[in-house]
Formats: sequence, structure tokens, C-alpha cells
Amino acid sequence: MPELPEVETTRRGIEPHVLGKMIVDVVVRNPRLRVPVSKTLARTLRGQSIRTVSRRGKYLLLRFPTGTLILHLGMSGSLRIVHRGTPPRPHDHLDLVFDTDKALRLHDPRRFGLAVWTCDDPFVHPLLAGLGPEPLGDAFDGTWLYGRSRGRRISIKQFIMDGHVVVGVGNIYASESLFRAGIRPLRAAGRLTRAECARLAAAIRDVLAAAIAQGGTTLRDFVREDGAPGYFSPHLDVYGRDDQPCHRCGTAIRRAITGGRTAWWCPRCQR
DNA sequence: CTTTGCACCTGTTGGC
DNA sequence: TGCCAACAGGTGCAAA
Repeated sequence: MPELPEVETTRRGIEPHVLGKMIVDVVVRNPRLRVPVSKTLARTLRGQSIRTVSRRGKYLLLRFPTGTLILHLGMSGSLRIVHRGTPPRPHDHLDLVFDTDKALRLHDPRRFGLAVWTCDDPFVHPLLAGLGPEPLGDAFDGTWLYGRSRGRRISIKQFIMDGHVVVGVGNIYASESLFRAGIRPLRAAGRLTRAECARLAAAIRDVLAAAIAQGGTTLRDFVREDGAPGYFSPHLDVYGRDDQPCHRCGTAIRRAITGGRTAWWCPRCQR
């Protein structure tokens, strides 16, 4: 579910509720996430207050005085602020309970998410160490994409979804960015021109920024911290729209699999 | 090194 | 109605 815009929406949503708040209890209902939740997490966190709420790619970082809790929402995860005592629904695996009678609750049916504690600098943690630049940051541009893609034979869609190239671009925004840039998703990454890489980098920034402004995309189960959905769905030009008319030229949108994931594109607007 | 395929999980949808 | 296959917003790993 969550790509960068959904994770950033979640970050902004939870921040005012958790910043500076002290953990009084941690409830682990099911530790079996992608990485098992540490049995000592409650003992570690109890009594500590959250110093900052930040994001690296699709990871959320809750910094405490003695370390950082790294959260990931996988395919189906979401975080909500609930009142203490709100009965858990199925797949509500983890609660951080604050001294404010509120709790941060992780819900994740498919359990591809994680909650990992590290005492070290989180950026050297194996989960984060090899990640590429932030797409909304200065280090990401057409020159970076061009340089990294030389010699690569995988599709450009697969390429921009690789977190070692650039973080945060998942299956929705990969197809959407390629539509905006006018580039077919199945083209070999190494065959893009400098100009195309520049257009693509700009398209990625624009699409992600626009999606953040709308609170992300809700397809089925993404919700914000207050339970509201994201409102970017009506702005999707190609994702999930196979056989429907292109918003720009009316041609039927096509779909194909690349890298094990579905890509959508307009055969007329994209070359 | 790159590329490919699969594994991890549960829930929903669509065809027969 | 029921069953079953296909598919879903992500990532890591093994094998070639």
C-alpha cells in the first residue's frame, strides 16, 4: 500500500500526536512481522519520549533518547492514533501507548511491515544503509538517473522502483511518473536519453509532491492517522486503468507485467 | 556485477 | 451459492 506519499502523509499525521510524548506501555499482539518484533521492545521504550518523527524513503523513524524505532508499513500497513482502550481489530499488531491516553496503533493484515529497534545511527542500519537519494531532495535529478541507468537492461519502470536507485517510488507512482514523462514503462533503462531522464526525474518529483498534497492514494486499505483515506485516486492517469480511455488522448490504456509487477501506460502519449 | 523468480502473508475479486 | 485462481500499495534472497 504505502509508497512515499502515503508514508509522508502518515508521518505528518502522527507527528503532532506523538512528538515529545512519553511511552507508558507497549502492546505486542503479534510479533510476526517481516522482521520479528523484539521481545524486549516494551522494556526498551517504556519511560522514553519521542524526540523526532522523520522519514527515509518508505521508512518512518521515531527517535528516542537511547535509539530509534524503524517502522515500515509493507504492502498493507497503516498507523492510527487511537484512544487508549479502543478495542483492537484483527491485524492490529502493535500499540505504543502514551501518557496522554492515546496510542499509536500499527495495523497490517499482510504483515510485510516491520518495527525494528536500533541503538545506533539508523542510517547505517542494514535496512537503510544502501538506499538511494530522496526523490524530493537535491541529490536526485536527471543526471543521477542517467548515470545510474547506463548499461542497465531492466525496464525503466523496474529501475525507478529500485530503492537503491531512488527511494519511495512504488507501483502506483512509477506508472504515473512515466505517463507524465511520456516514456513507456517497458523500455530498457539504459536506453533512455539524458533529456528523457531529466523529464522522468521531474515527473517523479511532481507526482510525489502532488500526491502528498492530496494525502496519498487510497486503493483499498490505506488510511491516515485519523482513519481518513487519501484523495489522490481521482488524479491517477494510468494506474489500474487498463482498457479505459487516456485522460489526454482517449486511447485505451494498456497493461503488462515487468519485474513481476503490473505496469500501465498510454501507447500514444508514451514512447 | 545484473537479472529473474520466488518467498513472505492475508484478503478481495472475478470467472466458472 | 461455492470454489479456486489471480492479484494486491514492498522488499530480500537465492540462483543463474
